Amino acid sequence: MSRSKSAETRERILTAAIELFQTRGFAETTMREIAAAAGVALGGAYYYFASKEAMVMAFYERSAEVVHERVAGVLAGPARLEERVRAVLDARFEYFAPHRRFLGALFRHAADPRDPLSPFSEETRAIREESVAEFAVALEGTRLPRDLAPHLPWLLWLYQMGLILFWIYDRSPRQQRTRRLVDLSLPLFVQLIDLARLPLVRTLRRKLVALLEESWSETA
Amino acid sequence: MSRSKSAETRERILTAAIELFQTRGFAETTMREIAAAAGVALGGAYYYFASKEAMVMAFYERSAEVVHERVAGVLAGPARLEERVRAVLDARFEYFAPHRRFLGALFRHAADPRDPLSPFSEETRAIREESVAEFAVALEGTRLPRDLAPHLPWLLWLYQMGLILFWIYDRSPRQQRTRRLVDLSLPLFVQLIDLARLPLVRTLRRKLVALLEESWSETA
DNA sequence: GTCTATATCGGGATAGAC
DNA sequence: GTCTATCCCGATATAGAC
Repeated sequence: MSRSKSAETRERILTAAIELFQTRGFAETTMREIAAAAGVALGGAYYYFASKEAMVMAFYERSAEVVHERVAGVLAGPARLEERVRAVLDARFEYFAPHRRFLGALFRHAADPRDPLSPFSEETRAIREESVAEFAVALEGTRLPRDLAPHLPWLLWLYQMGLILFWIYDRSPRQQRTRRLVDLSLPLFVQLIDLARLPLVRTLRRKLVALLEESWSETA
Repeated sequence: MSRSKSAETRERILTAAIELFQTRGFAETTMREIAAAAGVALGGAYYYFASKEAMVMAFYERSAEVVHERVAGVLAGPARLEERVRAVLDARFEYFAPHRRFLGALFRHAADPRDPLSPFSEETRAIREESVAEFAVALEGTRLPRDLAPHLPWLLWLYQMGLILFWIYDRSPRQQRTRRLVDLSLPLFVQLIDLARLPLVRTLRRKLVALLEESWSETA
């Protein structure tokens, strides 16, 4: 329980940084401010974090850990697919909620293929794959078309990314619009998965699978 | 035809900037380099462009104009929906092609709701609406479900944004993967529009329309 | 190993002289 | 409209206290 003094300092700096990013914005917060708020010299901040952006990465990594633990707990008991996926989404959004503005800073890098902070980058691969794996667990116990099945965890992850992007934009009180979007889109998504099993749409499904497999090899 | 000296200077600076962004990258190019390449002092560059990013915006605006003219020409004659949409996409990608690396800089801001450079922002509204209108024209002459029809231009625009994002990431030779993605996804998209008219999927379609209408009011 | 203090540099942005 | 001088900040480096 008693962490080393070093870990405590690092923690103090990271907490101060996230706090400042949240209240003043990422670009507006200076390293000097962060250091001052954490009670260390400028060099101290750089001793623990190679750059301002490294702090974003550190937050991203930690959140992945915390959320993953919660998700694992929730998915232990059986439930319908919709509820299982919702549990994953809820856990993530609940943890993200106080840091919504700050997360905008993270998504600023989403589009740069070479940026380590991009959710699609090599550096964030471990986090991404863990998240995809969560959806694979959520899908357990559901009857799925054989050809589509291997792609669904990744599709759900992409769906989650879309929701997070929408949520970052969502300026409605307490992001109610995002909540509503999940309420409407998730049942639709689940219904589509169910519909995809019908022989009627077999050709269409085949095409979708072909598309997914072509556009694959880890996007980046 | 004869532009003012001021407009020429501005043009010279913008051309130099795009050239440098393309060859050396956005972050790596300094304002001092741009100014030097354009033959003006640092302050001169800032006289015409409020920031380095404003240059990206200027490029974005100009490309919208040029592409829009081309699109208007192509859509004058009738053709099947798939070909009409493809014409719009081709025109855009053709103009973007030499600036692929540089456009990454634009998409870096896609996720920040308050960033003027975001494709969803108030500042880019005019460009966005013009682009949505192009797809509305492309849809003319196609039988569509009444309830879904008003949303399709915007959905196609969103589809286009997704493709552009994929294309920016696409490191395959000459972005062949994106080409392949369009080849596979566009017929699928058109087929889904066609399928949406069946009475069988009426309830599902209604739900989708409800979702679109809820998540509306211009996202931002 | 964990920091403080300080100096230095490069680059975005601005003010004001001309 | 254009240039020069200047400011601020992120980042790096270094010397040294403990």
